[in-house]
Amino acid sequence: MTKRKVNKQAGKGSARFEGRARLLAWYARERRDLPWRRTSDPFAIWISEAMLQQTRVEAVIGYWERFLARFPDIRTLAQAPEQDVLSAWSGLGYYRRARALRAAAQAIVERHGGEFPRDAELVRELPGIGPYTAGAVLSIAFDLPEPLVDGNVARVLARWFAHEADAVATQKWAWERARELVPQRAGAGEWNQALMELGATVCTPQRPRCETCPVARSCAALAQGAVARIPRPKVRPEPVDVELVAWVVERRGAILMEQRPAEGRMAGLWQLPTVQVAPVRPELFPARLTVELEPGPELGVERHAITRHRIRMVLRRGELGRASLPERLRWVPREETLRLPLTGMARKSLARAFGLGKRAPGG
DNA sequence: AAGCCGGGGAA
DNA sequence: TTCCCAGGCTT
Repeated sequence: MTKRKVNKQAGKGSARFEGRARLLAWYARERRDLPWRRTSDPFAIWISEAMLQQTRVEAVIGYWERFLARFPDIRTLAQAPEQDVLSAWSGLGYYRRARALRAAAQAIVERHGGEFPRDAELVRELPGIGPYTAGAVLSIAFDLPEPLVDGNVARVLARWFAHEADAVATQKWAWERARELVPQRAGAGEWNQALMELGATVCTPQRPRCETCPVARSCAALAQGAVARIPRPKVRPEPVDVELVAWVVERRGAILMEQRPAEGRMAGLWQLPTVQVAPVRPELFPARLTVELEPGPELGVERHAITRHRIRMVLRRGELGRASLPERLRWVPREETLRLPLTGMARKSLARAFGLGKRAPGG
């Protein structure tokens, strides 16, 4: 009777508890063998989390391995020239992450003696580390009882509890839920990763695999037939069509390269000298170069996408007169171009025009 | 609260 | 093609 009562009490939240145990068991069984799951080094885990911001696992793996080979610890990263760090990041996108990573490494050396702090408040004060990344490193590397919410967790929890709301409200709601659910004694890291893993491999945005889901029997959205409409899709900004010309200018085995300004998008990265020809008001690139080029034949057309911009880029050969070069333009020997921090567009263009480095840098 | 930042893999 | 990703920062 007492026993029965206790069970009944537990039964109130039993769907939650039962689901939790099943999820953890499923994760222990099915989790992917990702390289950053083979280490407990907070630095290595931090790097993985920074790279995984808005970036898929498959895109990150190679970058993570090369980055750690090049910058094995916090002090090495803190002392590295910014261009070296950007170069290791070249092609991953969101380059502010790379600059913030280096700045945060320097802050950790200065404020925390080079040791990654174990205090949530101190971690949150580091550049590039927001609520998600702080929770991830603290829970995964140190098993501290910190919650986290990313796109996966928000979706999984919203479906699990059938919380119908727009993306912003869902995210906020999910943080409260995650805070309640995260194990307080031990296993926070496993729990957080289990939630994310479920979202990444089973409880996917489209066509979730509910028939193989370990928490299907306690999923409120599934019971209500509401899985497909939770969470509500985000309204996306209108795409903008942009036309560019990228100049291919050669001289004695060297290629004319342009460095982007230190501020703004893709700051400090290198590209083929590029101008925007449409729309008339330049949104991505300046409308003219700082030197005059004699136009030559067209070499090809490429498509790119940068945030909401859909780009059509014409590669055109050009000739440079005897003009003196401004600071931003530099002759770079062919083989050395790949060591620069190139934009993804530049990487593809060099591959097309010269057959250089079809794959990611340093690989 | 809303806008912005890169690139790519999967459907 | 479209979608959206182990988000964070700025305004």
